[in-house]
Amino acid sequence: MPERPSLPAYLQIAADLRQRITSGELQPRAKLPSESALMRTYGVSNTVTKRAISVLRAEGLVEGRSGSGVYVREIRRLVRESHGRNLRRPGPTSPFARDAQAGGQAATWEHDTAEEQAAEAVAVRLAIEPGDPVMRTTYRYLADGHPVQLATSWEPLAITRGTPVERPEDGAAVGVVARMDHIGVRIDEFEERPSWRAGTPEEVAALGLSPRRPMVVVIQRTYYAAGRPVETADIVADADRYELVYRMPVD
Amino acid sequence: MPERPSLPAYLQIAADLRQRITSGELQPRAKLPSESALMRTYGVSNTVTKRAISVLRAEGLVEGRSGSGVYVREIRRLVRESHGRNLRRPGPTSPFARDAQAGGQAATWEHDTAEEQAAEAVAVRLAIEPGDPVMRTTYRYLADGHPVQLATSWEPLAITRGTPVERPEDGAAVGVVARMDHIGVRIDEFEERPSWRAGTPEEVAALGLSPRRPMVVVIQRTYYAAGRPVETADIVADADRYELVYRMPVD
DNA sequence: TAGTGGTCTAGACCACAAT
DNA sequence: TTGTGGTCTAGACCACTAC
Repeated sequence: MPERPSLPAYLQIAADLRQRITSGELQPRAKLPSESALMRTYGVSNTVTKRAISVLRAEGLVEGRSGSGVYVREIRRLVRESHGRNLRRPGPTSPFARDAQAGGQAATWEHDTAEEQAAEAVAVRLAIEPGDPVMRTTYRYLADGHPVQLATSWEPLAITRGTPVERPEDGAAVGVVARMDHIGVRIDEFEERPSWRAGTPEEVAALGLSPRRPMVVVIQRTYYAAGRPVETADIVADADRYELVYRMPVD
Repeated sequence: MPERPSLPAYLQIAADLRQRITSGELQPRAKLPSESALMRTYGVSNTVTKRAISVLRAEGLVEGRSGSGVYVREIRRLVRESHGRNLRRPGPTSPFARDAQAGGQAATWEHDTAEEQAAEAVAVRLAIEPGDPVMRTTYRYLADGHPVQLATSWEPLAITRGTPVERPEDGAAVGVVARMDHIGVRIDEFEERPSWRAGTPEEVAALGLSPRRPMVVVIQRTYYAAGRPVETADIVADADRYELVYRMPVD
């Protein structure tokens, strides 16, 4: 290892390998040099090469197979498309069902609904007061029987109390837009805030994430009717399996 | 450390600490237990506690301050809003200038334009053939003189060749939508694909990222006119500094 | 000066893959 | 059986912080 007081050796080695991967020199499924080869190349101890590899592993660029080697990972495949079309009428109206159908998979889900008082963060998103009554529904979405997405949604009971759509999954209409249409609340806009973080142990278990790299994408979605929030949800999915696509009109 | 053959000790410790952070028990700016405390608590060697901390550091949950301790990190602040409104007329028309203005910062940028032949990936996004001529422009955006965003855009010269807007930054109109309007190409839709990855050394240098955690958000944006792609761009920004917001109409 | 985190060495043991 | 990655020990040195 040449003297590089600026950056520690393990990060330097990680950067070298990262560059060779992103430049295409090391294609997906290609095998990285073995630890002992890296030790010789860079003149460092085994621990340093192991740590360099672990950096790339944490970034999701490579995966190690014990006894075989370290390999460049494949890219993700499922696509989650967000736009405002086709939400009102024909076919599957929930965004999840739409995506699953597009991917040729059978979409099913489990749910659990209960009334509760709005927490601070939820109240801000719904523009209500903390403690105001909301209907919370948690979802577990399955594609071909395999869990791929979790969601928690909150709706102000000030809007739905006493209506046929008070409990999201009991009424005739499916999907937030159609349900709100049913009680005369016309949703005209929605917002999504995607972000990335490490998954909780519960999410790891529920989504079958690798405990080695439990990264999830979290989407905070809010539906609006005439500027007033009528539903907000946290949608959680395996970050390695999902690509996000947003498609919007201009003007 | 109790016997847990299921998960290695360092990941178990990392999961414990992660849970205490996400649950709110350890608030932002709170100090984590010291390494020696963790060694006693879990009955492991120093190396294991160090590795557990390094996992949380890679996830961006904590930051170490040498000689002081490890602290829960603050959350991000800048917001990047995407929607199709206000792109056509008044005020700053580039999304970046709009965001900077919203944040009360002075927006400036540098650019460099050159003709080139479309690479495979760019050709797919622009629905042209590889090798077809495109105009490539690279941007470096500064907020209050500090670099915060990089971008590379490609436009098919089949559309702009010989027009006053052939070179993006030379004409009178600013912004893709206004420029295309100027030559009678009416952009009616755009698409964004956000994803996250480790930054390259060039990006680390250009954006002033921490070499310890060089995560960037990459947005592949494409503008369409009547279904035909007319511009595509890769926008790169510090993942820790940016929140993404998408706002879309329904129907 | 004592404590802290960040990096590194030089080993060890295990499970697993390829042969 | 040999090589590989994954985990872990028991130290060491340095730069830095807090006192």
